[in-house]
Amino acid sequence: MSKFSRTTVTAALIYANGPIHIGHLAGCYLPADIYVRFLRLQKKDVIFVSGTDEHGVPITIKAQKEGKTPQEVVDFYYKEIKSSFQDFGISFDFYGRTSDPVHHQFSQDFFLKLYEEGKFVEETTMQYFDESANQFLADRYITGDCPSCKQPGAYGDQCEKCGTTLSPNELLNPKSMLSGASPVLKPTKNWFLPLDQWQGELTKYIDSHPEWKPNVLGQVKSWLQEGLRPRAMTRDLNWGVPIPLPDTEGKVLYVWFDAPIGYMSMTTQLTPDWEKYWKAKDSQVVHFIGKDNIVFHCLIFPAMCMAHGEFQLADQVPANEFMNLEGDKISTSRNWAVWLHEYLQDFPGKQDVLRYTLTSLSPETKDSDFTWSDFQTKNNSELVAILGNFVNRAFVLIDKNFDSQVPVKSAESSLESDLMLALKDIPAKLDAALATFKFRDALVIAMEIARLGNKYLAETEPWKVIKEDREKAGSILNFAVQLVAQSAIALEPFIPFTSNKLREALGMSEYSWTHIGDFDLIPAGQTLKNPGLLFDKIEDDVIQLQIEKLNKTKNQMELASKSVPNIKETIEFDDFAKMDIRIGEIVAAEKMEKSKKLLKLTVKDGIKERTILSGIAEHFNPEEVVGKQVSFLANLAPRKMMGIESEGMILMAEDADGSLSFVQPDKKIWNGATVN
RNA sequence: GGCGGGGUAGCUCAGAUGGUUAGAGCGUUGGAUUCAUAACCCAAAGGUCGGCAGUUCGAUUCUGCUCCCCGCUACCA
Repeated sequence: MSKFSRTTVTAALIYANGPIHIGHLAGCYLPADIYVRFLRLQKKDVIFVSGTDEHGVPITIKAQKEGKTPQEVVDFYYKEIKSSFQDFGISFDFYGRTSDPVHHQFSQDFFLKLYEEGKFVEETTMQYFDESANQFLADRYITGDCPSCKQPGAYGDQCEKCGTTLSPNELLNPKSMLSGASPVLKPTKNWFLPLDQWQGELTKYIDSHPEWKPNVLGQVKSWLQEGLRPRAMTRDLNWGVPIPLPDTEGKVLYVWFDAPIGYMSMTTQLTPDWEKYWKAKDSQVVHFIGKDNIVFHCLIFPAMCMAHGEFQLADQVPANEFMNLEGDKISTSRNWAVWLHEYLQDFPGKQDVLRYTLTSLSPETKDSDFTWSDFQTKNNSELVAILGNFVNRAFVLIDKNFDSQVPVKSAESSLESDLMLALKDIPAKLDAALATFKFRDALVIAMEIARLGNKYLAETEPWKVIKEDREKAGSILNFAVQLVAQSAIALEPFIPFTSNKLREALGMSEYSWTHIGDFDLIPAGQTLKNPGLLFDKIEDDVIQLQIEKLNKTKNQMELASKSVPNIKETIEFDDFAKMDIRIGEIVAAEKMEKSKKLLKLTVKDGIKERTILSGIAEHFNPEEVVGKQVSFLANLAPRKMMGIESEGMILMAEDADGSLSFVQPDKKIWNGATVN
């Protein structure tokens, strides 16, 4: 048996800056909920906590854009997210938030303990500071021209136009997003957790869990192999958990420091007994997360807990991969998603259909794809045809022939013993699948009961038997009712709303996981209340509507991306005259070793041959560019990339579809010609 | 380029510490049936398990190389 006597289940804290979609649900909340319901049905001691992560820079930026305070923003989304989860039956024992004072206090205490025990390294680094706003600027608070594509509007960590990852001091013309002023570099002190010092213990910890999923171990080992580096646990920002030290005005805990601590602080709000769930050696901690959170939950948070010394490390971290939507990555900013609140408007009362579909398409081992057509098929050929149909057959037959009373069971024939034999393995198989987080498999196994039910009815034909032997027909239907009841239990973790309906219809008050396989669950004579059809067929036009809805957003996004960018700030002639653009001929080209994007070009400029590195390897082969006359910027300061110096920049025009085109003279002219 | 994940039936995916006919669901085809939401039940067809080599008595499963997809990462002057 398990060496644990209780289980603490967490689901990733979701960032409170937008509504939630099917990807969130499929990623960790649904699997976590299934697991927790499974444990509860076994009467195990389990708690399930999660909440919203409400700190960090993106929320402050969103607040600023909408003219609200960060608190107003997170208050709104906390409510919306919490109610979406509730609507879909995600059965948290406590759903908290990191802006809660309890959480602030708790994470400050955590930080202080590490601080007092000397677990941090203090380091002073240079950061951009906005003098007029009197505060340091986080990466996302700095905007400027992208050093790569030259377009304005790049952020300190990334240019969203060309996708380049940046660091703030690379930006040209950096501007503070707070005041528009040019920021200055100033020293600032932050506290680092020296992950490198924990590398040995972390490695031991990871090695002690060979049973973790390959995607989790793979990513973690990759980090360990590269060697861990100290990571700042504090930030210069006003929105967050203030550092509990003197003279730290304007500094807060790093969101990734305080967020996972939220699991604990939320537990303190759930039960005064919270320490048991986090500190007792016989408590099992299970984190359900998406693959983007693996490193934090498997390395950084464990390192924090090791440094702290009192808390149990995670025993299981079942991380899912990502779910795509109709072949494309789900994206909040591109509005490419099925939002839970919109789904409920379009499919009222059909929470279970989505839960069922998402579970059976769950990205357990690799990225998966949600399509509306799959959704329709799952509903029509499985929920309606297998489960709904079986339940309906049983109820209708009893309503018609036995006045809605469960008939008496009589002697068993070989058909019944076959049936019971077929069911015998199901509980163990179901347990094994659920305990190892194979929810897709588990769902198939749970559905097997209804499949057996349909088969049993087809074989026994009670609608024929009733004409000659009423008692025998009654017995058959008694068996059928027991199967319905067992289905209700086995499917509870997956489709709790339906399970609930069934239990009410059957008048089941007491039930537990061990009743799967029990054929005396519903006593003879019990009056049934036909629940009506459990599921409706979903017709093509309904699905078509959803697909059209998605196509519409897709078209809109394409239109938006095709729109011609705004004209940049006006410049003087002198500014233009500074640029020395010339025509040259590419006489040689080769792919750069170890680079996906760079081509090394040799360009004849009329004076000499110069080397220019250009990021066009994904668009052109070396052979096809040789011999072309192109325009290039001749007086750009040389820059070393991948060990080779680039002397200039090739001018490229970008088409609406992202493809590139050289800017060429329309007749052959002499190399070195200037462009004015 | 580095690191990681994946490439198995028309589709979505399981699986094998190497061993007789490689599995499931959906889809397709044929049959049976009418209690049931044209649902259910039975049966069949369908796979050189990404490619090439190697280890082995034997590989789809192990090793090496290679191609393709996804993610992280460096690189687009």
